[in-house]
Amino acid sequence: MDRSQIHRVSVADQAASILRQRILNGELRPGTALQEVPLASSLGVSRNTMREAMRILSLEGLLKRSIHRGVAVSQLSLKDVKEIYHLRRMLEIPAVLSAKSRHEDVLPELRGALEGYERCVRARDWAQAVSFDLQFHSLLIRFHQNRRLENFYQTLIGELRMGMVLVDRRHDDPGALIPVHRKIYQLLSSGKLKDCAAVLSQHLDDSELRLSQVIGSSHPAKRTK
Amino acid sequence: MDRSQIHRVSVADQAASILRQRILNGELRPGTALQEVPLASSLGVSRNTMREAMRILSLEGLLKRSIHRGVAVSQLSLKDVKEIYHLRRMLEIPAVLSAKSRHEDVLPELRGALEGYERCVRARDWAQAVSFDLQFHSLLIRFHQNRRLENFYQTLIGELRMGMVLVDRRHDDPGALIPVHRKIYQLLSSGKLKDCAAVLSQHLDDSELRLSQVIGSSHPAKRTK
DNA sequence: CATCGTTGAATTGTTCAACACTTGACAAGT
DNA sequence: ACTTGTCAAGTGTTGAACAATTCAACGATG
Repeated sequence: MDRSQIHRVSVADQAASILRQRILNGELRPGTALQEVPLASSLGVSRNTMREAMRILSLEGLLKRSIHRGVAVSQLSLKDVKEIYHLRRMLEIPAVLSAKSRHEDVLPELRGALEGYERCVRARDWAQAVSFDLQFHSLLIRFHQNRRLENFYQTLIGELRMGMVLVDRRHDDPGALIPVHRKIYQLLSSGKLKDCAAVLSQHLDDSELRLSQVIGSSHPAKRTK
Repeated sequence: MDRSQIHRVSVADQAASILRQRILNGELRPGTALQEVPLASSLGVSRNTMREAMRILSLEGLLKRSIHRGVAVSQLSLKDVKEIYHLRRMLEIPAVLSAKSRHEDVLPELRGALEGYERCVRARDWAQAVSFDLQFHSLLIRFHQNRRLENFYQTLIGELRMGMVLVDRRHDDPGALIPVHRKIYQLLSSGKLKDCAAVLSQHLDDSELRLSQVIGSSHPAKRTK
C-alpha cells in the first residue's frame, strides 16, 4: 500500500538521467558536441529544461561547458585516470579493511553483482558487464557507511565508465576478471581482510594500466602546430 | 596575450557565488526558505537564471530542494556532522602522513592561513577566522595532489561552514585553537608526520564534539533510533 | 468534535519567444 | 600572407505565460 516513492521527479532530472545513460552507455562518445535546441526537441522538452539538465551533468563531470562555445561530452585524460584510480585505492582498500561482521547485509548484494557480471560475460554483453563490475566496487564503498562518500564515489565511477566505453571495443579478454572478483568476494566473506585488500590493490593496478593504455593510444600527445 | 584574467563568467554562476557567500557568511541561516521571484529580482536577474544558480547550490549541498515545495538553506543534522568528520579524518590524516619534502610549496601557504587566523582572532573577527581555519585544513588536502579530491573536500567544508555560523555566537574561547594549529604546522614543517597526525586527529575530535554539541542543542527535537 | 472533500491563492515547474552577445568561418580588401 | 568586415549559428539571458502542485482555510457531513 505504501509505495517506496511516487513518480515525483522533475522533467529536468529525468532529462539528465536519460542523457547520463546515453553517455555511460557509450551512445554519446567523449568529445561529442551537444547542442541545446536539437537535444531539447529530440527529448521533447524545452530549451530551458534541457539547460538545467546539462547543468546537472556538467557539475557531475560528465559534460564540459565552454562559455558561448557549447557543451561536449567530457574526455578523460591520462591525468584524470591517474587521479581517479588514486582515489579508488584510497577509498576501496580502507573500505574492505573496515568490513565488519555487522556489515553482512552487503555481502548478498556483492554476490548479486558478481553473478550478474559473470552472466553478462557469458552473454558477451560487455556494456552491462562493465555496469556490474563497477557496481561491485561501489558496494565495497558501502562498508564506510557514509552517504556523502558513496555519492562522491559514484560520480568518480561515472567519469570512469565514460572512459571505459572505449575499452569495450578492444577488450580481448573480458572474462579474465571473473576469478579476481570471485577471490575478492571469497576473502571478504571469510574475513581475510588483509589478503583481500592485497588482491584488490593488484586488481586496481591492472585496471588502471589497461585503461591508461587505451586512453593513451586513443588520443595521443597533442599536436603542437 | 593574457586571456586567463578576463572576467567571463555567466550570470548564473555569479548569482550562485553571491548566494553561496551569503549562506557561508551566515547571512542566510540554515532552514531559511528562498523564493525564486523575490530573490531573482533582488539580484537583478531573471527567474530562469536564478533557478540555474539554485540548481548549482543544491548540487553542492548548500540548498535543499523539495519539488513544488521550494528550496531552503540546508540544515546540518548530527548525522551529517558525523559523516563529514569521518571524511575529514579519512582525508586529512593520510594527507599529512604523505607530506613529502617536494610539497614544500604548500608550507608558506599554510603559514599564511595560520597568521591570518591569528590576526582575525586578535581582531575578534570570528567569521573571517573560521574562513582561515578551514582554509588551513583545505591546504592540508593539497598534499594528496588530487584536484577532484580538493573539490570534494571543498564542498564538505562548505557544508560544515554553514553549520559553524551557529558556533560563532556562543564561541567562548575562540583563541584556543591557535596553539593547536601552530603545533600542527610546526610538526609538519619539521617532518614529524606521525606526531602531527596525532595532534590533528585530536583536534578533529575536539572540533566535532564542539560542533555536535551546538547542533544538538540547536534543534534537539531530533529523535534518532 | 472530528474527519473529510473542496476551494482558491501562492509558489514552483515548464514552455515559449524574443533579443543580446560571442564565436568561428568565410569573403574582401590591403 | 595578413588584416578586417560581415554573417550565420549557437549560447546566454530575459520576460511572460501556462500547468501542476502544495497548503491553508472553509464548510459539510457524520
